[in-house]
Amino acid sequence: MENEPPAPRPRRRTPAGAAVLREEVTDAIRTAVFEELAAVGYGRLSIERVARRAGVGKAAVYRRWPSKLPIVLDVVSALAVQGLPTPDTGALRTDVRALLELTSRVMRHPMVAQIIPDLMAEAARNEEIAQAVQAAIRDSQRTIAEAVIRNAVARGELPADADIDLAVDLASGPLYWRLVLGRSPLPKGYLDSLTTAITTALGAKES
Amino acid sequence: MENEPPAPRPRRRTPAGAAVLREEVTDAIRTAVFEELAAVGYGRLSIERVARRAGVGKAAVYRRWPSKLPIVLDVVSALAVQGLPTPDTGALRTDVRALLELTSRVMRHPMVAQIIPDLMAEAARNEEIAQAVQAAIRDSQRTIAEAVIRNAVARGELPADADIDLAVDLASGPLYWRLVLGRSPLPKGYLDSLTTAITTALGAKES
DNA sequence: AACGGTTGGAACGCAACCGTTCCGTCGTCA
DNA sequence: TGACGACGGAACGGTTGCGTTCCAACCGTT
Repeated sequence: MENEPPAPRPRRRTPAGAAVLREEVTDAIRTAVFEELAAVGYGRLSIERVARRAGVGKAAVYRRWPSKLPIVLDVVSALAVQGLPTPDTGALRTDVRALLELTSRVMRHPMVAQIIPDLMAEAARNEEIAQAVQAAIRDSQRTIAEAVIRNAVARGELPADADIDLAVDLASGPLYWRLVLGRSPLPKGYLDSLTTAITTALGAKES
Repeated sequence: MENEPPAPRPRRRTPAGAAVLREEVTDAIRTAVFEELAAVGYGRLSIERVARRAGVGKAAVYRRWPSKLPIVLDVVSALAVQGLPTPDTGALRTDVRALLELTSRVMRHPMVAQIIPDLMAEAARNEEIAQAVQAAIRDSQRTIAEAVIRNAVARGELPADADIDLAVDLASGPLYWRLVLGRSPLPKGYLDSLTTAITTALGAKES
């Protein structure tokens, strides 16, 4: 027991036999992170609780991610994958209206309504989270807005230089502000008025 | 030492001599809470750190507030007191434009930019915070918007039934969404376009 | 059948806060 | 001027989370 040379990396064979990270465990952890994020927020999120919720040993978590931040980045990035469908109803107004309806439904989703504000708050103090959130939310939004506007331009409903940036902010900002801050149901004609405001802002830009 | 009846409040005299809570200490704590809130957020805010930052014993804190939540509610409510000035330039468009400029400046303020998202996130899981934030932000906003619109109606620039709710959301939502999520400087004509969108949405409502 | 690495679970020492209690000091009202 | 009570500071026991390290059990490739 004393003459063993510390084994100069004998030969590590291939990765392994059946001893490989089980995807189901990974998914369980990701789900637990998501739920925990909604329940207590990023600030209070702890690996210990995540593991407990996932029904998993802490070691299983640390085997995959070195710390809290990478896990959250992973989960957030995963959200971006399944983007929202792009409405294509044949007319700008109905496209915008459909988009608003979809957006308001997503923002009302209990889990989303908890997580997004939390991530935005954390993004203000963490550049990596900021980029992940931006990629997951804003970029996908912009893609949708671009498509809707491109279609409208092709139909001659909008001038070619419609302001996409403003459109994106008008389509999400007011809804977010109202739903998160007020948390009251939207007034009756709210989405219609907002639709008018957006289409007018886009079309009347050059007039 | 055994026959002492637990002192039926002998007579407590008046409050006290010079042993009264010192306002400067209270202020120091409030300031520390505010800074700590910006630095680490509500979730991670600890009485211990607040006391340390304020240069104060923990006891001084607990002498004033029983726990974390009341302190924060206190500080948040205090923010509502000094409301923003109401622009009154003599025309709707310039009023709105001034309001947007003011709003964007406030939202850019480093401390505010950190705290508001954080409070909104916490409001999603805490009804008391939600009400405090709503009172501090939304109500004061609405007051300003009402004044601006009332003036415009009096000048005949707007119909009497202009949609105040929508106006409030349009004036804050897009700016917030862009500044917090994008954190890039506003594009050149952004405030102008937004001004147009808002005034149009208000005036064109019934047309 | 054997190997190797993952599995859930328990425990480690360490650190941060919790809310409370006890100091000796200090300032001010009565 | 005396007494009351807040002051900063230190310490209390208890809880929680950290990141690591063991363990026996399991399982799929070879």
